[in-house]
Amino acid sequence: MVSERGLAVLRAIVQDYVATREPVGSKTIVDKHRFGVSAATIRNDMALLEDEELIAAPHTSSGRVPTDKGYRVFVDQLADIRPLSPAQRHAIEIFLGESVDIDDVLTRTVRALAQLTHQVALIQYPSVSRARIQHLEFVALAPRRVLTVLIADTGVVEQRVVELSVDYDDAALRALRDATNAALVGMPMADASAVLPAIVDGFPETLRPLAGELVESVGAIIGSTRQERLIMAGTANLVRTEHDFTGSIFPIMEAIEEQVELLKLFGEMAAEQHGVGGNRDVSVSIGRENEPFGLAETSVLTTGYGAASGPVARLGVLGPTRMDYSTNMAAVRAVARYLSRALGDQA
Amino acid sequence: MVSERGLAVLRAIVQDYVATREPVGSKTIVDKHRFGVSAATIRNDMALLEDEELIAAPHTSSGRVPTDKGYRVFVDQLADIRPLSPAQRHAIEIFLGESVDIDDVLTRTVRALAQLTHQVALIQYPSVSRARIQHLEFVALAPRRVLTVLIADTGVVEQRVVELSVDYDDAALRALRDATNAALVGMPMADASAVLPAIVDGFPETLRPLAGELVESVGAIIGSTRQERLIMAGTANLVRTEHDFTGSIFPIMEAIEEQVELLKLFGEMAAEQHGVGGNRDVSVSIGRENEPFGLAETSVLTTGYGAASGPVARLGVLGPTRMDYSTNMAAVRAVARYLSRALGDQA
DNA sequence: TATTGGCACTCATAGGTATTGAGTGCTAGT
DNA sequence: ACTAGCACTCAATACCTATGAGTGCCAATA
Repeated sequence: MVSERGLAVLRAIVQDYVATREPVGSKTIVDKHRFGVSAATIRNDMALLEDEELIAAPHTSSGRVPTDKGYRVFVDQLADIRPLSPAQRHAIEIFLGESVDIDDVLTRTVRALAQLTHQVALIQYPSVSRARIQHLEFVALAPRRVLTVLIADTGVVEQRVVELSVDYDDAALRALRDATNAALVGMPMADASAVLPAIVDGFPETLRPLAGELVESVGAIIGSTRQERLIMAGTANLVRTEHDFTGSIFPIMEAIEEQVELLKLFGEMAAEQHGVGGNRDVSVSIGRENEPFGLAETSVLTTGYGAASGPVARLGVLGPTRMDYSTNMAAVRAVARYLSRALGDQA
Repeated sequence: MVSERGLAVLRAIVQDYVATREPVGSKTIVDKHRFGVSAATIRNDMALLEDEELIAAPHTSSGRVPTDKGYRVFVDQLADIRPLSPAQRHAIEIFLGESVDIDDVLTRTVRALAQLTHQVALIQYPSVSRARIQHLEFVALAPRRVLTVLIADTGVVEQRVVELSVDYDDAALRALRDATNAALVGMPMADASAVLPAIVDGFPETLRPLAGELVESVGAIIGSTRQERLIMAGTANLVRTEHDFTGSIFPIMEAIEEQVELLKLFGEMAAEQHGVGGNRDVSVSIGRENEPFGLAETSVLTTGYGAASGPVARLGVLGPTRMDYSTNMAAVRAVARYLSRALGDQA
């Protein structure tokens, strides 16, 4: 079993290795951290840690490096999440203060997170399906062509041009708009789909075809995959940390750009909420745990964000397994709070 | 002066170097390309090319590599733009065929271009200010809160939430909508700003405050910088070609992500239209020419796209100076045509 | 005059060997 | 339970020596 001091040694190894990228030796530890014991004692502890597969030696005779399992223990038990400095908080506020549009808010937020962590920052687009409908509009564009606009209470606006097979007039359009709004406003998107057919049935025979096509476009918007998208910033940072990967980072960058695997991972992290160890509102997925997503050797930290009514989606950062978890977890958490507040103001 | 054959040698050097990333020697040239002369003769030609600074030798005794100037001559005089293969054209059509939304069109297009060229693909967002107004809508959201929606004939939809200092009713909103539409529809955005005050003046005293605020929001949308944005794909490809850069690609990736310098470059390339050498509708900016933008050692190929009424914006690719100009120019040109057509269909 | 064969010269690259030193595991002693 | 001491390992470094692709130049040739 690993002793109390053993864990302290693990913490020291993780911190030093993250800071220097050099395998950490027993001498380094006694020099930098004030353990009251000799290097030989530390070596004994390290031998135990190695038995537990929490650390490993790159070659027979070099210092130790944390394993994925070691990082896991560090994150779950040893990392202290120190809050951001006042300067950093101030920087975020200025950064986000000027934004007006929701896309603007998201773009600025993701950039702030990237700059704060020096990693790739990711924000899942606010899920339309989990939000509520605030307003619905049909805009006449041309004969047989209408623009359907759907506004969610998160401030997200979705639109789609509909080509109709039947004619319409403004009165009909207005009537349809009023009826659908009456039926849908305030309703969670997820529940809305079920109500749609009833709306069509409520119209006189003559309007049925038009109503059918327009309402269908609403359903299409709700069911659309737009919400399954990530906004990202700081991909350049992955290049900066290239040496932390054994192979090329090309496949990783490809996977990130492709988004689809990353979104699956986001989904899983949202689902498991990752135990309840302490104040762990930030989920962490480490190294090989991400292999199924083509993201081996990376770690992903995420947390939920949204209005008071509950989380709408997730945001986080991605970087090499060898990263500063303490700082990054703090940044992710703080930025999520700022974004949630900004969205609350908005909606 | 460089002889006819000398230019042919330059072409051979560029092609070989691009293909192999190895400095090209005289022997290689006589082996691969059927010049009817000996290696010694080629060496004489190469000495001349070196005097003209079209090629250079990395070290005293290795093959030659094209200089930026050499690439410039190659692009302006020697590159043959071979059309895409039928398979490639087919791939594009399938790729773009399914898209419905304009954002969807752009996203798919930029991905197609990245995949075709194996470079970073860039599309400048269709400039709102150069397009015409197709429709304008004020959507009532809540007391003192209205959503202004502006639809351009390029299919671009811009929206903004307006907080009002005065109350309104639906009738007033409708009247305003009709009046502004009557005044603005069909007008180029750039000209619209001038007309806005007159619209407000056309309203009775009581509606002036409301009209003023709403019309102002229209002006804000038109003047917004949203159009100054790039959609991009294939940044992973830069990593793949990392060895083509002397230093780290980190600053380059940063510059690309930042977008602002890149947009300046796009602007310049649009302005100069780059001479009239032959069928040069694709502009090329090579290596050190891009240094002021923080993009030394890269080349950028762009061309305009848009409806029949003229170019709306530009698209192109960015990659290391050592790239396959012939193929990439062909791809850029072809994709621009497909996109222009898709936008025409859309609008 | 343009081209070619021949040749000495250069210099990056690859391979081989010796040296160094950080760090370990182990054992015996406190 | 801890520590000092010591033999051992092995990556990293330096240094040396081919090797060979490729050049520039010159004299010979068409």
